[in-house]
Amino acid sequence: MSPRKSSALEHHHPVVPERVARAQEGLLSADDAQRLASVLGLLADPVRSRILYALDLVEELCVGDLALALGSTEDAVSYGLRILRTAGLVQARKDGRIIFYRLATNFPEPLLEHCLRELVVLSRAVQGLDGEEA
Amino acid sequence: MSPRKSSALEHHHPVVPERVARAQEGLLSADDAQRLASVLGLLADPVRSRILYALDLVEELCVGDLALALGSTEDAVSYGLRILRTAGLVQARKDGRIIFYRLATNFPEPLLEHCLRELVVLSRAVQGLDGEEA
DNA sequence: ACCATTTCCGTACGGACGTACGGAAATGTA
DNA sequence: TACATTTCCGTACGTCCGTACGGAAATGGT
Repeated sequence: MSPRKSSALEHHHPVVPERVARAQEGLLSADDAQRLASVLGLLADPVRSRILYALDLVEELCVGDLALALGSTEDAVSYGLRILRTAGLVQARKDGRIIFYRLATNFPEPLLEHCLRELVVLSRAVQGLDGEEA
Repeated sequence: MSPRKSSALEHHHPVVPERVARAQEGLLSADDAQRLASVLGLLADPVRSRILYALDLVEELCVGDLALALGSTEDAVSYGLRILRTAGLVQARKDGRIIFYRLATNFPEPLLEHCLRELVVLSRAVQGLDGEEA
């Protein structure tokens, strides 16, 4: 027997090498993908997205008022703000014992425009997609 | 302890009532925020975003080739595909023992265009934002 | 028929995430 | 000075997520 490896039945490695090569060329690098995941992960939380959305509507809000508007606890809002602040998406202004938060001056507009406003509508449609899959 | 404080110094509830009201009006509903978080959560994973990116480059790929192109294990890719398939973002075509995956025919273009292509560049800038916070 | 290949599924494990609780720091008021 | 308020921080806990491992199902070749 000569177990030739040249036939179509051997290891599976590249079934369609041309496509694999093409995918590899224009592919998202592991680094970019990780960075993108970090950014999207920031927005993939109801509390945080609502905070950003609220701060886009009004200039600035303190933790207590934000919690009141969102109907969340102050702890949850405080934690969400810490994450967003650490990421540099919001900035704080201290006035007495109250700390007002607002979107960072260099807050990326596309992040709000595309990921928050547009995708809210989109997310409703996406939910219906799996229904026709089955 | 002593909830008996009817003076203006009791709870501060709305520090700036006008802003709270305005935020509440245009706010993201808890339902929309949860739905948005689900969609963004789908993309907030290096394996999944790279899968979608790859499937956007080439028509279709099987699990093995996808794992080869991404440099990941087949298990990780298979799991990622399951999540995306369950969400209805990709669809499968079975050819013999090989299953080819591709983007769903009604895959939302904005999702790729804005969230994947544009935000990859954006995510690099966002990382630099916290640098000036300190 | 037998075996190899491809993929999926169930399970278990490690880790990250979000929340609640208690206390501390900073600040304004009587 | 003493007290109340606002917010942050450290901690502990429960939960969800992604991965690795083993086995099973479907399929094709010899």
